[in-house]
Amino acid sequence: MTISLTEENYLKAIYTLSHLFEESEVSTNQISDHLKNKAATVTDMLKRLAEKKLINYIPYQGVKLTEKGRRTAIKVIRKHRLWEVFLVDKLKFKWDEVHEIAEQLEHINSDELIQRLDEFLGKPKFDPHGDPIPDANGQLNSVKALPLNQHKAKGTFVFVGVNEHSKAFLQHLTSIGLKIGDAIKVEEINEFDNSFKVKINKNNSQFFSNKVASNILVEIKK
Amino acid sequence: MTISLTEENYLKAIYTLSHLFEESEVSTNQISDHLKNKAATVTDMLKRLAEKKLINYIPYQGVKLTEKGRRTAIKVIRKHRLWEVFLVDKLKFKWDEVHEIAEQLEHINSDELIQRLDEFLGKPKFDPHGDPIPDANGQLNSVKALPLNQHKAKGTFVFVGVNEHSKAFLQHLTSIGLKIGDAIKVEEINEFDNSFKVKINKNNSQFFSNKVASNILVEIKK
DNA sequence: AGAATTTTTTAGACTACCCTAAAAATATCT
DNA sequence: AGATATTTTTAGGGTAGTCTAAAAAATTCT
Repeated sequence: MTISLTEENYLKAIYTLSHLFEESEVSTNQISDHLKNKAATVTDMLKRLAEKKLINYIPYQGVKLTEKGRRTAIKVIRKHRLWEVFLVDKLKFKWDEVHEIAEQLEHINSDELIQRLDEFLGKPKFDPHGDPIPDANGQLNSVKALPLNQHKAKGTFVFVGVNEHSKAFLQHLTSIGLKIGDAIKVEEINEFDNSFKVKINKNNSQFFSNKVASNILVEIKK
Repeated sequence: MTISLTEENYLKAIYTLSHLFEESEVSTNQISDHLKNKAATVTDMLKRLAEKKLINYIPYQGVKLTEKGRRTAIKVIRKHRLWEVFLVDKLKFKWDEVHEIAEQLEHINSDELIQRLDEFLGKPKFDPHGDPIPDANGQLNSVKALPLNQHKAKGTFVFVGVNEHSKAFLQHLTSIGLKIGDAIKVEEINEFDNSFKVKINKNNSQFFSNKVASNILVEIKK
């Protein structure tokens, strides 16, 4: 049984949405918004995916990936993230330029290729945005870090990833001089708007809005 | 105007066939055989390609690429051959393992990607089978070498490429120990069956059938 | 040249994936 | 609980790309 490019995109969307909202059931409208297809189109596809045992679908009740569907989705995500590493590390693309190309490359079908690419890249654990790369067995061994605004305390952190992948946001981070691996020292948290006064790598202090802080993933600096 | 993956494959087929037979007009049946589609399907597609000004099509008279069609075909071929270099040089695939994967990768759409890949690979002029790689302007600066059987004289040659890309043929060459760059010394040409008695890199003598000799591209060793 | 064969096109049909409009089911509000 | 609003599905239709069968055009054979 072959899984088409379009089907792969639906499975990936369902996987992403179910993790985004920490709910196992994903609704037709959520998928429709995410993929920018009409709800009727999504219903059509859900029936086909259910037919192929890639999802469990109960009309009007939303969908859930089966184990087979989950494995397929994870594999696509693994490929996407490995290709992103290739584009940034080897071809020297900027981290805000790689998404669209990786969206195409993620559908290339060859297990041998992915295995060799993984080795060529040095079996990376994270992609250029700090997202963990599933291993060949579909296991996510590394856990995603917490956003800065959930650490409700001063202290020094390391910037390890982002929650938001839009070009606009990534370019904003670049323009304020923030790169993966930088130290972020939280000097103050403003009560009224939850903005953060921070220092990046001992430079001058600046402010992060709560929106920015919620999309920056950090670990506590050791 | 976007050109679909399927359309790209038709354009590539037309380009390849017109060069294969040194004829500018390619017939419906030739395309149908090459792509393993039915002739009726091909006719359908030819109408669509003509509509898009990618080919000149006169019913019952065969087709010819327009300049636009030629540029598109060459670009796909450039991508295919660059990806083959990547697979062999960087990911250490064998030359008989890369065709199917490159058939997928050739449709990835990003000029920036191809330019950077070209640089990353050191702007190669030939792919792993000795086929010349068109430059970014669609020019083929290197000319394809001649097959061994067209040099009707003894002497020493360098093996620079193949005419036939099937796994079976490539594996045959590997099994007899022939690699790109090897020296081939022609000791005898048998009149009755046009087979060749040769030495590869000063090893023991062996025979090439005319079929093998016609698919091995060589240059005269200086 | 006329008949037979081959090649190509037309006609009609199918699947995958998308759409709009309307109907049905579910959720929300008073 | 009943009305209203929202979500989801059904019904019907469109395009790209494939097919088979039959018709038309071109080529080959005698």
